[in-house]
Order: sequence, then C-alpha cells, then structure tokens
Amino acid sequence: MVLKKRLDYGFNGFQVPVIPRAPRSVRRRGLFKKKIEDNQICAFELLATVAGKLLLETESSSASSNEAEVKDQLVVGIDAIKQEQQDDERLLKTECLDQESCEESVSVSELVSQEHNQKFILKEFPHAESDALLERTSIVTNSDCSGKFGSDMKLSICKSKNVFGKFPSKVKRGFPGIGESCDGNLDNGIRRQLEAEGEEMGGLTVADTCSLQDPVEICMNFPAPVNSDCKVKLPLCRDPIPNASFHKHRNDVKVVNRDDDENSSGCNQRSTKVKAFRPSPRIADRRIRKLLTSKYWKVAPKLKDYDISNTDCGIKPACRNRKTYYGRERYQRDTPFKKRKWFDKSSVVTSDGGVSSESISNSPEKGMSGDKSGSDALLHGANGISSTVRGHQASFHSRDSHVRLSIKSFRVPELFIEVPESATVGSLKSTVMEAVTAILSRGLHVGVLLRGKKVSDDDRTLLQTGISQNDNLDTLGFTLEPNLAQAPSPLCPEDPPFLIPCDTPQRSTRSTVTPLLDSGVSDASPDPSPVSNLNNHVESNYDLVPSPSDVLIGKTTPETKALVAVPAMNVEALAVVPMNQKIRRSELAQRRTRRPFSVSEVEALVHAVEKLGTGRWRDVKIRSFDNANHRTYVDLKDKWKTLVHTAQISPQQRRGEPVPQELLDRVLSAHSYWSQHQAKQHGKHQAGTLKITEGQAEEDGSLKEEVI
DNA sequence: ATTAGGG
DNA sequence: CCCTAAT
Repeated sequence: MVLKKRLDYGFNGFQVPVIPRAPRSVRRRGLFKKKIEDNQICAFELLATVAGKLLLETESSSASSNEAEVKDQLVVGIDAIKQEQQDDERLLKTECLDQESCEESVSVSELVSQEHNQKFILKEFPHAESDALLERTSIVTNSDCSGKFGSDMKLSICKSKNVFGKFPSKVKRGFPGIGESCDGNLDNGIRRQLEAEGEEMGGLTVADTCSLQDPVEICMNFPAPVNSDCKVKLPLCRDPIPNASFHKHRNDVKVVNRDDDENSSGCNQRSTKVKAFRPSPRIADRRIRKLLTSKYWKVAPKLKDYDISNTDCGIKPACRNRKTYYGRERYQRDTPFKKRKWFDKSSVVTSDGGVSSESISNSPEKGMSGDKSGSDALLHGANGISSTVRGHQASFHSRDSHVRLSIKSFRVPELFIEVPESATVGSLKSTVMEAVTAILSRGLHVGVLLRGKKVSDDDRTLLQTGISQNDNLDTLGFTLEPNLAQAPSPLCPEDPPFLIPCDTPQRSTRSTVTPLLDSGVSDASPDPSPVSNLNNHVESNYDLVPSPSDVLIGKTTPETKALVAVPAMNVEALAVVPMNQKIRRSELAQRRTRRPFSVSEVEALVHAVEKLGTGRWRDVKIRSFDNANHRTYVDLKDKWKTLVHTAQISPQQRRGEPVPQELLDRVLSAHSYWSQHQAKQHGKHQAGTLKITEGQAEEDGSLKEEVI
C-alpha cells in the first residue's frame, strides 16, 4: 500500500540501480523484504529524505531570515500538509493496522496533550515560528545534554508529542480498538526485539544518529536502528513526558526517530516494531538537520529520542507518510550505497566495542538515562551508528594511522519551496517530490567537510588533508550533494545515477594511491607531523603529486548550491526554488583544531616569503604548503604575522615551540625588505623603478640572495 | 578566490 | 584562528 501511494506521487520513475542488502538484523526480520523488492521505493526514500531535509532546512532558514512572507506561506502550506497527512495517515493506519505502528500511534496520542498542537506544527515547520525551534536547534547543537537542555528539551519534546498527538487522535478514531490493544503489544514487542537484538544494538545507535543526519549513516547502522527504536520506544511509552533523561537526550532522540522512521518505513509491513518507528520521520528530519548543524557526537543520549520518536511515529500517520517515505528512501538508498562504498574502499567495522567511537562521539551523554541497558545500548549504538570506517590506507599499519569516524548524518542541500496558500497539499507534495527527484536523478555525490570547509581534493590522503585520528573528527562532516553541474536538468528520473557514488570508490582509490603521502604516513603519528615534514620538501615535490581529479565530485557545489529548480509540474504551478542556505555557523563553525606550526613549517614559510614577498600568500601556499591541506594561505599569512611579532619581542615573551633565532632573524629581514619593496605586487619592475635604497636593489624581488 | 587587517 | 571588507 505504501508503495502505491508513493507511486501515486509520481516517483515511480526513479529507480535505484542497485539495491543494497539490508543489514543483517533487518534481513533476519525480513523487514526489508519489501524494500529490496522495490527498488523504486529505495529511490523514493532517498528522495524523500533529501526533500524532507531540505524542507526542514529551508524552513528553519526562512525562519531565521525573518521572512514573514515566506513563513506565512509555509505555515499555510504546513497546515494543508497536515490535513493531507492525516488523510494519508488513515490509509497508513489501515495498512499498518496489522502492524504495531497503530498501537504506537495511539499511545502517543494519549501521551501527547493537544494543547501543543500548534506548537507542534511549528516544530514540524520550524521556520514558521522558529523562535522556539531555533532555540531548540541551538540547544541541540550544543547537545551537551547537560541540564541546560532540560527545559528546552522538554519543550521540544512536548511539542513533538503534540504534533504526533494530532495524528493519533485521528488514528484512534479510525481504529480505536486496535490502537489500544496494540499499545501493550508494542511495548512488549519492542522490548522483546530489543532483547533479541540487544547485541546488535550498537548498530541501532548508529542508525539513530544516522537517521537524523543522513541516510548514509543510516545505512551503516542499519541493523542497529531496530534495536534502538525499541529502546527508544520503551522510554517514550513509559514517560511520554519529558523525563530528565529524555530531556538530555532529546536532541539525540530526534535523530533516533529518524532512523526509526526510516527503518520503520522500510520495514513497514514487515514487522510491528518497525512500524512503530516510522512515525518519527518528521522529527528525524528536523533532528537530522539539527544534528547536522550541531556536532553529531552527542548521539548517545538519543535513546530517549528514540522513544519519543517512536511515539511520534505511531501518532501521525499522515506525517508519517511523508516523512516515512522520505525516510525510507533515504534509508534504503543511502544505506546501500554507503555500504557499498565503504566496503569497496575500506572495511567497515561495526564498532561494537568501539572504544574509539566513544572517543569520537562526545560524551555529552553523561546524563544518559538511568537504565543501564538503555544507556549501554545507546552507547553502543552511538559507537555502532557510525560504523567505523577504516581508511583504505592499508599501508598505514600503525593503528594511529587509521581514522575511525562515525558519520552521523549527511547534509543535504536545502530546498526552498514556496507555495501559494491556495495550493493544494497534493501539489505541494508533488512539487517537493519533483524537486527531490530532480536532485536525485542527477546523482548525488558525497562531499567531505573538514572544519566546515569542503575538501575537494580527492587525491589527497586523509593525513594530508588533516583528517587523522588525533584530530577532532567532529570537525569532519559529509554532505550529499546534488550534481548541479550545469543547467538544471529535467526531473526525469531516467538517469538514476543516483548511486553515483561511484565517486566514492574512485575517491577511495585515489586517496589510497598517493604514494608520497603513504610512505610518509607510515611512520607517522596520527598527527600531522608527517605532513609538516613533507611540507619542507614538498615545495617542488608535491607538485608532482597526481593532480586531483576533482572534476567528478569536486565540481558540484556543496549544500550551498541550490537544488535545481524543477520545472513546475503542478497545475498549481508551485515554484520550487533552490535556496542557498548559508551554512549555519554552528555546523561549520567549530574552530579548527589548533595546529602549531612546526619549525620545519616555519622554515618553509620563511623561505617562501623571502622569495615571494608578503603579498602573495596564495603563491606561498602553493609553493611550500600545497600538500598541507590544513594550512591555508590565510593561515600562512597569519603565521607570518605572528612570526614577525614574535621576532620583535624578547625571547622571554615568546611562547610555544621556540623558533630558532636564525629563522626569526630571517623573518625580520624579509619583513623589512618586503616592507620597503612594496613592489611585491607588480614585482620587480616597480621595485626597480622605485629605486628604494636599502642597499638592496635587487630587482629580482627575492630576498634570497641578500639574506643568504 | 585572494588579500589585508582587526579581533 | 576567525571574520570581514575590499579586491
């Protein structure tokens, strides 16, 4: 049935080339059967996921932007959507009746108070009200889970509940008896599952995280989601209201929900449990956003979120439809493709024990819920969620060389959709679908963000790029980027290159390849130290390094790029406008990890400046730090600035790794020289013309000789 | 995208 | 290091 609906939306056209296998756990349950069967669904889910995400982001962004008009429209649209969703829910309910989802929904509705319905809505469409949402978001971002969130978290939770609540009521109407009976069953079932899958839970956690942020993660965690869901559900059911624990986890929860949703969506018919989760998709999306924005690492707390989401799932069928679908698609697609990728390139390690993962994932969770099992599960999940990915760099034997990371989510470009109030929900849906389809049809590629900056050089090794286990992996992010390439292309799904991820493989290959790095790395310590060493020599050598073939991936613009506007298909003539969203600071913002310049780096810098002068940092970068991705020309400029300052102060005042006086002398010398030879820009010509007399008439423009 | 400067 | 303005 679900499928049918989807088809109706017109997504049929989209097909996923290859369907990845569902995670073990899933398979066992047989939840994914359907998914597997219907490739289309997978694609659809992906689209949906992306769309949902975009939508959410858009909303949030709009809210932030203070665009009253937009808000209004959105709000209206939302309302309409809700109605539709409700209708959908009915259908879903019918479908799901046999499943537990119904039950869950019922329970949820009960839990949720109707008071917050409006708020709820807002939540769903943050942009509309946004203040509350924003706050939440920010909080989430912080996701410290500490007390601070308590109130906020609760609020959000409540809202969520409310939202769901709306739906639930309907559900009840439709299937009163069912709902009640189901509730009890659900819990039990969930618990059972949890117990049964408990061991796999790690995956769940991961899934939670993933779901929130993005499909990819989900894929990795696949198995886990179910478990987590179960866990989550339990808490929710028990205390729909914000428990302390819940509050803490709230952020995470959202994420979890997502996963759940996805899973559930995928598994809708398969198992009861799954269904229960489905409802959360919406939340998941939001959360995903939030998560994305914030650090992903707080996953652990998510357990509670799961619970919430579960509840939610049951509650809103309509929402579910939408979200669920999205979630599913995302889930399926993402999962498969990610898995593939990882497998291809590197071995994916489930981080059951994942100590490392723990480290990676922040432990904001400290406040985890009291339940040991729960928390453990969560933790595992957290670890597991991000399946550990081991770099291809097999060459690096030292464990330090390996970079373990968990991808909590992928950022997806936001879609900005503006629809007239008069537009029908259906038209809105189709509009979103088209937009999403268009994006997917073009294919997505994975983008890597390091410290908020996109890493476009696929040929670089992780080490070179500055991605090492020691570094803050939290500064590492991934994005699913549409291939906007040139002009917007038609929606036609014909080309489902969606999986294009082929890129990934290539990438991996490339990265692995770089010879120089590898060798260097081997000895290396996790730290960039190797890099620095290389740097010294690099000047000329590095140039030899294979040129990056960014073309494939690099070109696509990151999230910033708007999805291509899709030709309006709707009668309503809804316009989908890609919206560039400035990346939220919170996301990128994290300060880059501090990386003091080594003496060798300073030497290289001094040398380069002596030759090039102080106004050509770009050249300096290319000349001497081309391989050091973590050193930007701005960094070099800043370093020079500090070097000059350092050289001018007394040695006692200097801090940090002492720089050889000899180098400082050269710094002063070069600084002095280039200060007088403003010619840097025009080069020697002017300098000569200027006839500056320092005894250095070198037109050459290079201090080199003089200094030397 | 770079550069220059302030914070 | 970050951020911004001006290129």
